[in-house]
Amino acid sequence: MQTLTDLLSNVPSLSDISLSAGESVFRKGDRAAYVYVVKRGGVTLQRYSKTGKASVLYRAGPGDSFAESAIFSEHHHCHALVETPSIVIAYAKPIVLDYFQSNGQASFELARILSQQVQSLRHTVELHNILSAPERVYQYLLGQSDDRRSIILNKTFKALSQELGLTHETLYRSLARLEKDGVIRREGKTINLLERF
Amino acid sequence: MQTLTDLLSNVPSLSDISLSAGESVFRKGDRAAYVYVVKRGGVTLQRYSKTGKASVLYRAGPGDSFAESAIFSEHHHCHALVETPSIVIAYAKPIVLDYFQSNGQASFELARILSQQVQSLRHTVELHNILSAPERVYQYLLGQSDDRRSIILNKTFKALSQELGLTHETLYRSLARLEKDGVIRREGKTINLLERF
DNA sequence: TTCGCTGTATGATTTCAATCATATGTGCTC
DNA sequence: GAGCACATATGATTGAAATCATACAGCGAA
Repeated sequence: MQTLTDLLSNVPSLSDISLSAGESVFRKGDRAAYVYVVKRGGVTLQRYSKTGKASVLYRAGPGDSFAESAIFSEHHHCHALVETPSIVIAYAKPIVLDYFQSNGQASFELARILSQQVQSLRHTVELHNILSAPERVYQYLLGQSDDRRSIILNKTFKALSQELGLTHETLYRSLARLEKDGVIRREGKTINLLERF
Repeated sequence: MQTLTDLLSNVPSLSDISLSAGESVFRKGDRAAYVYVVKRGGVTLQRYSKTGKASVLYRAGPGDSFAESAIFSEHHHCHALVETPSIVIAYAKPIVLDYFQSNGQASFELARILSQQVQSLRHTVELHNILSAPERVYQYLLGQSDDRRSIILNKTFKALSQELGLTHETLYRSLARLEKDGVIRREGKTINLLERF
């Protein structure tokens, strides 16, 4: 699958920017000046509600791009926070803009990437509409599982709970519940889906 | 703002397909053969959970396109249901594909449209992460309001409740609550936001 | 006109996730 | 290896949204 990194491989960039955990790449409202790709580590896009609760919109890991919307938008609409010590690559907006406007095939691939993000976000909305926490967790696992009905989590349960829009306590309880009911089996960060009913 | 209709104005289409309420334009899993634009009426994209509850992913009104992802995907990932008697335009996938692949500027504009959808979906996720129903409704209204802090709803409250991921009962109660607390004032489908503290 | 459907609205009850508290495990640094 | 930060984990309590019930208004169709 084509990624933004592939697309931008010939575009000059600010390479290998090192960031430590807790730093912000940009803040909501900042002028959108760069498009980013994560080389190592992890960056989350999030917003904060009035009450100070974080809402995770996207979690970018190695190879993932983020803030593609900077291409079309004057300002950032959310915060980009560094989760773990990370290295990112930044592509200056005017150069990227010029590249896509003069390269139709690249624009088409950009549209493909954005279309996948739309799909993924719709899946997120769908998950969030499941009220029952165990059912929401189960549907998430089902969506992530490979053909062997197995998932190897590459993130902490706390991080997962944020993605699912649950408190970490509720996620732990849900996992315990699913295991007790014989729906899943856990071995550390590996989760197997068992037959259901 | 450029819309898909503008982009596809020179592309041959199946025009003015009449649909009545309750019909489906396509079902989840169907082969993705067309991209659509709503001319009149309304079409919702939704999925159903195990328990039969509908999750509304997108609501397309007059002028809105839907199933743009058909361009990049073999099958549809959700159901498209006709809400009210509607007229839609369908553009055959191979023609659309060919058009975008041979027209860089159009691809760039397609990417822009998809980027806006990503923004909009992120806003939806953010809203759904607000636990308090009155607060969620208020934030929605705030996002929809014009510079006069006024909103004219062009949909039923029941439809809105689905978009917000609330039951209609809770939406009615939330609106009543916000009005009682002097945060909003309603006159039919017009809602005014009053000063807040 | 009446019937039936849907949207709007509110009351009573239940359910379940959030919250608060507490404890253990794990990996890191000094 | 002591100390610390954080993830994992579970118990008790609470609050708010879902659910179930009921009522009425509006509107199109028979």
